[in-house]
Amino acid sequence: MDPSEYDLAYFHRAGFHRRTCVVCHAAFWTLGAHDRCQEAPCRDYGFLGHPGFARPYDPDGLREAFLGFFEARGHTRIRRYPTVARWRNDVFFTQASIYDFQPWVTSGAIPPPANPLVISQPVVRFIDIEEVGRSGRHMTLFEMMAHHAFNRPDHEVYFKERTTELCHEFLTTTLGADPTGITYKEEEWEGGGNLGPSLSVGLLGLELATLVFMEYLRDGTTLRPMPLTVVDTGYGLERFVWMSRGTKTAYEACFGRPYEDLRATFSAREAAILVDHARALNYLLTDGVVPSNSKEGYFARLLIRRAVRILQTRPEAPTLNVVLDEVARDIARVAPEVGAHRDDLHRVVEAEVERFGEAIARARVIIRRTEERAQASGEPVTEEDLLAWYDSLGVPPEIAVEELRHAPKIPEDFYARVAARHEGERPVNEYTDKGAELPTPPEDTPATQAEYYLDPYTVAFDAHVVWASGPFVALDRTYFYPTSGGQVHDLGQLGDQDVVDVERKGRWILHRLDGVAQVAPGDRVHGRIDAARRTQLMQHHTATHLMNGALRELLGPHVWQAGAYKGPDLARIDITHYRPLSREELRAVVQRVNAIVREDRPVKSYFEPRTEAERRFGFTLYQGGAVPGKDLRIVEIEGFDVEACGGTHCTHTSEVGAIDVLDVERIQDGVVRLSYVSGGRALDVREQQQEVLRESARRLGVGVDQLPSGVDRLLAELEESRKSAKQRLKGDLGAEAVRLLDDPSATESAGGVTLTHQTGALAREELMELSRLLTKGPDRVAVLASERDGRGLLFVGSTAERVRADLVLRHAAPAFSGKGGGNPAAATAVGEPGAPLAEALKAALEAARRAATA
RNA sequence: GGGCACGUAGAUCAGCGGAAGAUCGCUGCUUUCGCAAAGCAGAGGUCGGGGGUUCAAAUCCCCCCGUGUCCA
Repeated sequence: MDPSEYDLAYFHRAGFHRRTCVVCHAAFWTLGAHDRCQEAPCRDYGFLGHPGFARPYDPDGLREAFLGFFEARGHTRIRRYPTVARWRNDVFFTQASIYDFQPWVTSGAIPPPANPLVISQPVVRFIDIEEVGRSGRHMTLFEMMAHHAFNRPDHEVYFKERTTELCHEFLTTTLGADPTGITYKEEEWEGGGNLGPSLSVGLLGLELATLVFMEYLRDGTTLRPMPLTVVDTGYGLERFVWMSRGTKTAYEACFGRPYEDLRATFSAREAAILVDHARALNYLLTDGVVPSNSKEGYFARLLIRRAVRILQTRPEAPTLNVVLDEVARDIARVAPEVGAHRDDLHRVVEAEVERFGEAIARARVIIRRTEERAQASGEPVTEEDLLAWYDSLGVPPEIAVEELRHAPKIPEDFYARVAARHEGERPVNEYTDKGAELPTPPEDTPATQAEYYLDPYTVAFDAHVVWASGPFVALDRTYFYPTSGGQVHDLGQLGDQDVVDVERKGRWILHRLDGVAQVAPGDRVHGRIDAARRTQLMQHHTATHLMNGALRELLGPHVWQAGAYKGPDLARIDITHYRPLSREELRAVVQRVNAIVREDRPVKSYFEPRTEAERRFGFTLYQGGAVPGKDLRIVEIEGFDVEACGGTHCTHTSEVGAIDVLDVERIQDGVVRLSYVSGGRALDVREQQQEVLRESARRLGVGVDQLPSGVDRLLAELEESRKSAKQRLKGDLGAEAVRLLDDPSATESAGGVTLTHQTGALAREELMELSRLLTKGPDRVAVLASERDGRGLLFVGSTAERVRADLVLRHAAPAFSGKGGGNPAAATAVGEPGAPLAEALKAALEAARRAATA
């Protein structure tokens, strides 16, 4: 980055000078006489025991000082955003305050909620989870205080000069930091294709804040100025509090009572991990994360398990829920929503803690067995076993060692080696833009007006063609719904041609016809939509919102829509939930949605500015995931459910008709899928199912209500006849065995061994059974031949030690080009088609006699 | 989203190319006034499902389904 980027008039005016750090060689600006930047590791912490601010603050006080300072200087205070970034599909968590405004605000698509603004945003970062409690300052969740300004070419709010000045004023006047102690280090910042200069603010060894100026777009190797420049600052609340108190660690400075209470029982590191994880969990669970083995749920699981493992080391320790509640009390002062719905949160945590217990119990058994087996074979349990157990059973190495009598040492680089086991795995980004395969109309083509938003009932309309290419047609306006938001597209006709697909592409909606489009730009065409299909799609879509609302209402606010599909034949909703739905819960949900249907509540669809909608309804709006655009389309089922949604909906709940749930399944850990039908489709499905029932009952010769008992009877009969067939075969073979043993031409005695042979047409399994019957006692040998489908089969069974069945077979097999093998007790071979089976039998008998008399 | 482990009798599991097993539980008999216990006998299996390789598959390969777990 060009040094002139940092050459601020403010620095010169205020008397700063530019120096180079003797340690890290970075340039920095200061009022003091430092030869190095005031950040670790270039210098030690100088504030431990000697606070760097005029007075100590607690987190509430410091946050208020910051927000108040910027409010007094023209900034608007903004409430925190959720820690789960549901308005984005590229990340799980809000990892910086600027995430709140990406991508729509920073790209210039929509105006910021205020400009300039100030916020204190809880952000989640899992990179440093191992450092928590170790470094004294790392946390999985911390509050990033920030002031942001968004500058358009025609309206600059403020940029580098004012930002730096405000920061310095806040530090030196409000907090009373020594002006000469602060250094502003020059750093280049880059992220998400944007970059720009940034200043890192150091004081007494601690990096307190970063001031980022997003200014350029990276375009290959060249830089282009951004149309919108952004002031992106980040002030670490916890670090400020720490600086103001000068305690040994940031944890004791920030967590107060809960931390102190835990210190009575736990080490400093353990207490730090507990309060940190408890705070992160309170936010994550409140914001709708359900612990699971994938996606964002995994992080919640990780936090819970790490915390539980520490708590379980002390018998007198409180439960995790108690720790969560104590930490939540402090959070609730600034984020009241974290204090609400504690019961639901407790249930989620309890279920997860229980599962962890089960996983560990299961693992202990396996560990013990492995060790017993290892001892039996004389081989020790190795480090590799520890790694494998952790990876596939989830057993922390400490617990494994506890369980073992002779344990290997836990390798220093244990977790690095776990990571190494996963090297080479490439997460595949499944996200493919379906629109990429579609052609793009030229830039100057007028955009398509989507009329279905305002009027979902119109199914015939006239419009003008604005573009046509091959089978694709774009109109100036259309009532055809394109596949989006989980709702599949409409069908119908455009002019004389059938519409087979409708997709959105940029600003246009493309109708795909069943052949090359017979229209040209400027033509007026008549569109007709398959009304029955559209009605069904609307019913399924509104039914889906009803399901979502009822599930959240009855199961708890931890339920979020994790995916949905609304087709003409079936609708599905996937929800986050920590256990399978019980029959009672399902029944309650079905009753509830059908009750709302009968109440005939109005369903209102309307557009509202994004920020305004988020303020009125909260972020539960984003049930369907990230929704693009400046204005959100809100679908509101009066007094029941509100979601941001672009779909076509009924205007009253009664239009949905009956809702029947067809199937409930757990599609993955923490996600339950419900499949259902409504409207006319529900009637069809019911009719079909009743027909199936009637027909089944008719074939069984019972009434519909007697189907279950009728089926039971049938199954019992089947079982009975299967058994008797088996018995009969056994009986037949038994009789045959007795006959053979009595028949001198079939049974002979050789060297004290009873040798029986037979030639027939039995299947392999039958030969086996017959042999078994013939060799019931000791010193018996059976040589059985069978011809089936033109191929010879030879079976040798033996209970005589001297006569090895496999050796006998090996002698006999060449006689009929047989392939096979076996063990000393039993052996079998199949010959080539047409090869002389009799010869093989003869050879086998000879070999058996020889062996018996040897 | 990716990797790994696991799915065998009612339960817990062994077997890991050659004739489906153990322990507990269950049924019956013996012994006992009865119970517990012991002994004897017995019932109970599409070896998760479907393909493939092989003379032969619970066992090897592929694809599903289910469970657990680690990583992003």
